[in-house]
Amino acid sequence: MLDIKLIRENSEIVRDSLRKRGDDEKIQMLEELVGKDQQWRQSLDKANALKAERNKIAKQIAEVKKVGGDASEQIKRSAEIPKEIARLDDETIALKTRVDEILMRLPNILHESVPVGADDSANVEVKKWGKPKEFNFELKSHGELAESLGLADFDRATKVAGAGFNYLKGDLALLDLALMNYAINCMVNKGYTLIEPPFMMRRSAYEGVTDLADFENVMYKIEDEDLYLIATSEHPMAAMFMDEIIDEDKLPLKYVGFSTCFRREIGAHGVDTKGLFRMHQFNKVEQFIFCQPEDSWKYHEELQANTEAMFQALGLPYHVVNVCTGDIGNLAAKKYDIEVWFPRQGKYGEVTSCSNCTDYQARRLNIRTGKHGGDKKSVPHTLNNTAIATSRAMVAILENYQNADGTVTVPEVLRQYMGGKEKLGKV
RNA sequence: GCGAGGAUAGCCCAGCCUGGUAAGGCGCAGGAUUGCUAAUCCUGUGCUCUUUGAGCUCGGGGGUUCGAAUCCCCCUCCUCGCGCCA
Repeated sequence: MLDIKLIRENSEIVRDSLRKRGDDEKIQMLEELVGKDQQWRQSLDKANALKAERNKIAKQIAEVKKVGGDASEQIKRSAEIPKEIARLDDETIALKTRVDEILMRLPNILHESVPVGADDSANVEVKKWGKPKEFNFELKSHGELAESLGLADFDRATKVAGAGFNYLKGDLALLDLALMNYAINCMVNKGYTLIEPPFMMRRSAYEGVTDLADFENVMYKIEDEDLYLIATSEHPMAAMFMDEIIDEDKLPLKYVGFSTCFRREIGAHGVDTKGLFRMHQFNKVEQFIFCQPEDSWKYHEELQANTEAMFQALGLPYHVVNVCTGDIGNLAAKKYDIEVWFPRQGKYGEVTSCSNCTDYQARRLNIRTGKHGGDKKSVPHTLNNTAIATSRAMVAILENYQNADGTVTVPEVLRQYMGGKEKLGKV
């Protein structure tokens, strides 16, 4: 959520940012917001003047009655006011409701370095690491590899739960846990606090952490309960301090969360994405930071560096893209994606996403920072980045580490988490 | 699922029976006095607006009333106990 004061005083900043996104609908909403906000303040003023009069008379009545006098004259005058107040209040509330509604839907202001473009084809490569390995045999897709080694059973998962789920078996299930443990250890060693969060959240908390459109497209709702399955542990970590004031001496708060993630929307399945690439359910280790506003760009780079170090250690070639205006979403002011090399497809594909949400998410959640009991408060910045999402990391490992004989080598850094195993074994 | 008790400002807590417009403490900020990293005293303290002023704020919503933290109705959440349970 944007600061209403910023919109009142510098609406052109917001307008420019929306123009870069090419979002005409939101620009119209902004214009409506500016008008309604002004009307709201006028309406509020009128209502307040009337309430002031009512309060004054009520006070007189109290004083007259205290000394046993006759207040019937004042009571008669006062009795006429409430109806008019009610009418003005209705008007004021209606205006305010619309103002808030629009405020919740306007996206964050983009950082100046975000490239302008309509979709992901306009994302700009800012870094490249590692050389794709040359293979002298015909590559298998990760799905073929997993099934031929007996390490996944997509068909039975479909029978039991439908498309988008799977049974991981044997060494692949072990690899999933190894990736989780590896990512967690890396982050804990860097001083991040490990969090196992709730996997479900109330709607009121969820509205703070994400775009409302996600509820229809992405979220699973628990029937007859006010609960949604989380789409990422970013969400419960962000909501942790909802409606609180974080002691400024405690910032930055650096967290690493792990959870299973649940998403309804998984998109189309092609030959190469059959299997683990898009799932209704997957495991992910996620980094999250609350910090002082002036530090957030520094930590944005830190979060990105943390994740790159892990992919380097895993020996997976990747490049980093600066995500463009048309692909960045509502919350982030700037976003880097790591796209790892998928040899079978011969292209890079998204595996992580590093966002600086500036004060946008924290304001939605009503999180402030300052001294407890103090009167100077500001809105902290929030940032998040994937550490490792195991499903896509496993796709990358299966494809990049496959051998001519159909086996798959285990990346060295993961072996200590798999009992020293060097190859994924057949089940 | 049943029963009981709760929700008041950054935190703790009083007021509710008996309606008259949120007391006190902690913390925080400023000041006085003092001068061992201490103590004492004074003033201030949340939100909004078009800020010399006014309005709002006692979990949320509605009702009664000239006037509601207080009375009435509905709802939400929390805690404890019982039941169930990995």
